[in-house]
Amino acid sequence: MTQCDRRLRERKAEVFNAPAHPLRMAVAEFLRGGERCGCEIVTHVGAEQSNISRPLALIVGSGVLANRKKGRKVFYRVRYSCVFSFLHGVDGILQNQLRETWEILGVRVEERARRTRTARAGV
Amino acid sequence: MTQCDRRLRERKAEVFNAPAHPLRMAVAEFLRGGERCGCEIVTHVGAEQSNISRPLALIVGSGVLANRKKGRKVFYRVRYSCVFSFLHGVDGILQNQLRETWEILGVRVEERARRTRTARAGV
DNA sequence: TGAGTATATGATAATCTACTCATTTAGGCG
DNA sequence: CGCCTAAATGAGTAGATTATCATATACTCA
Repeated sequence: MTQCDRRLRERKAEVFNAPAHPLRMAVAEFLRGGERCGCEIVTHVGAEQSNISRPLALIVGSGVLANRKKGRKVFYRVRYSCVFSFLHGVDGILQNQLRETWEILGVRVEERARRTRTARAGV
Repeated sequence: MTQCDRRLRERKAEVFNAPAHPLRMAVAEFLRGGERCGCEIVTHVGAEQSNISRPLALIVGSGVLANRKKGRKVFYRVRYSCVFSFLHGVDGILQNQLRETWEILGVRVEERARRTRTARAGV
């Protein structure tokens, strides 16, 4: 175990840590749609501005996010696209687990989806 | 944003969080080799027993690890294989970054690798 | 230049987890 | 049963990050 190996492991842990909080996960999901500025992120995830700015500064430091200043705005984007593949994989696993839970409970998935839609529509 | 969406996001953040610490990352890397018991993990990563047991209990709770008791021992394994693919991707990115840094510094990578090997051999 | 917006940062409290040390629980074996 | 090893857990401390509120900085545009 060299010093270099240790440092590499810390860096890897930082990459995993970047979206390892519901708020930061929401940001990661939002940035799947491409580059976004801070104020768009704040509006979209519905958090306080300083609760976006501070965490994002740390993540930029870890290299997972890049930022680019343009005028008053700072645009953020995900530099490691493999984050999205992992996110996609995890999404699949968790949604399958949810589906199984529903099936055990005897809820038909298609039926649930329909009821969710009607509920959203305020019917 | 339904309650269900929120819960799903928390679960996803938990998955990312599982290896998001140098110690837990070391465990994840070790478990790439397959199922291992607690005492093997403790010996391999060189941590105190309670600093393995407690975090691992949390990660089992998040579903990323499964454990199986056999006699006195508890065997752990990674349930989400996509963790390893992501880990592999991140490894590649970070090692490329290191390589580029070395090249900027004028260090030939093959040469460095050779010197590292001889240093490890105690020459 | 002055108003308004976007972002960063300071101060503080709250929360979470790692870390340490000690103890408990549980299984294997003589 | 008594000893040993594996694992979990309790208590206390320390460190890191979030949450909140307030303020400072920086840029745009009228």
